Amino acid sequence: MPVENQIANKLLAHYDAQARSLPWRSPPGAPPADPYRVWLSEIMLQQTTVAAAAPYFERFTKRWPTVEALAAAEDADLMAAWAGLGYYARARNLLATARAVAGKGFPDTEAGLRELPGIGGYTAAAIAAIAFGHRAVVVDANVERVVARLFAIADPLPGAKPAIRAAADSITPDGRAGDFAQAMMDLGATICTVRAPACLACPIHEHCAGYVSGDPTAFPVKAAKKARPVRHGTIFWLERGKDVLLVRRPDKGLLGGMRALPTGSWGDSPPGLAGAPCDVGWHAVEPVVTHVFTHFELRLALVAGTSEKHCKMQPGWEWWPKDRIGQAGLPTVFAKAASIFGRDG
DNA sequence: CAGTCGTGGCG
DNA sequence: TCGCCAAGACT
Repeated sequence: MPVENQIANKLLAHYDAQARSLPWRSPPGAPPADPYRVWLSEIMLQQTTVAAAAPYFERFTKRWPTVEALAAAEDADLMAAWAGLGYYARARNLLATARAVAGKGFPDTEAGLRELPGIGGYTAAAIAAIAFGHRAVVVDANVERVVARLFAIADPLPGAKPAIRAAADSITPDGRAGDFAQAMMDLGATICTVRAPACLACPIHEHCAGYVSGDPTAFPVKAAKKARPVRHGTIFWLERGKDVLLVRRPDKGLLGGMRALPTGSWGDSPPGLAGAPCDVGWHAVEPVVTHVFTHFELRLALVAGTSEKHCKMQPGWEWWPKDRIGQAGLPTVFAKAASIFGRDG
């Protein structure tokens, strides 16, 4: 038997015995899971850990059991339900795709899936394999790591992606497409981990060039990362009786489309009261909030004030009950700030 | 292609 | 403590 088939068979046998039980997953060898649930889980899992996505998946599928139900959701409700999970463009694309396929089902080919908003190369392959049983080369960060080690691919990412994909293709079997994809990802998540791989527990370590090399963590090689700049801003907490002013952020850009506390623009130095929603007497609230995004660190001064009659409301602004701020669906950075304002009084 | 886009957990 | 990273997509 060719070594590629041996590798696939060992991975599948290991998966049969060790597969993680996950809310969106059908057991090894069982019929595929509902495409809606597979799709929803794959979107939630983009750059997101299983532990973080799982409670959101449970809430979403309970509230919206079908893609038709999701398609009928209000935009604001969907965005609020996504709050805290991050990468909010996923939520907007989720709704767009739900409305595109409602009533006619998901396409069952990679090419068809790839045309839907929020579904790229990885997700299209994953859905085709897991929900429809089609052979597809499913390459996520787990598979990249497993394959780079298995074949000791020394070229750095992202340039090595084509070679890694070709290597993944070479060990992808024709049958059990969904199980194989998930077996590879389980292996990467539980055994072939980033820092301390458990090679002796790995069903294919005897085929692994990275293991033979003595230092499997040397793979995959990655390009050096850029330094993360610091930006500064101000968050305004404007009260009016029992309410606080919330705004809706523009659809595009950071935290796009999300309900938020008002801020001015962010820059290289603290902007003070520039960009305040209203000209009232502001007072500082400690401490400064620091929040780390993917490509910059944000330091936000907090100021509070009380609305006066000449404060003019603008489109997208709303007064929200302070004691229900937890239900506003604020992204984490604003939830963090709101909790400080709340305990400050 | 390289930058943009969240968040939380882990060693 | 803090840098690294996760079932990537889009421009």
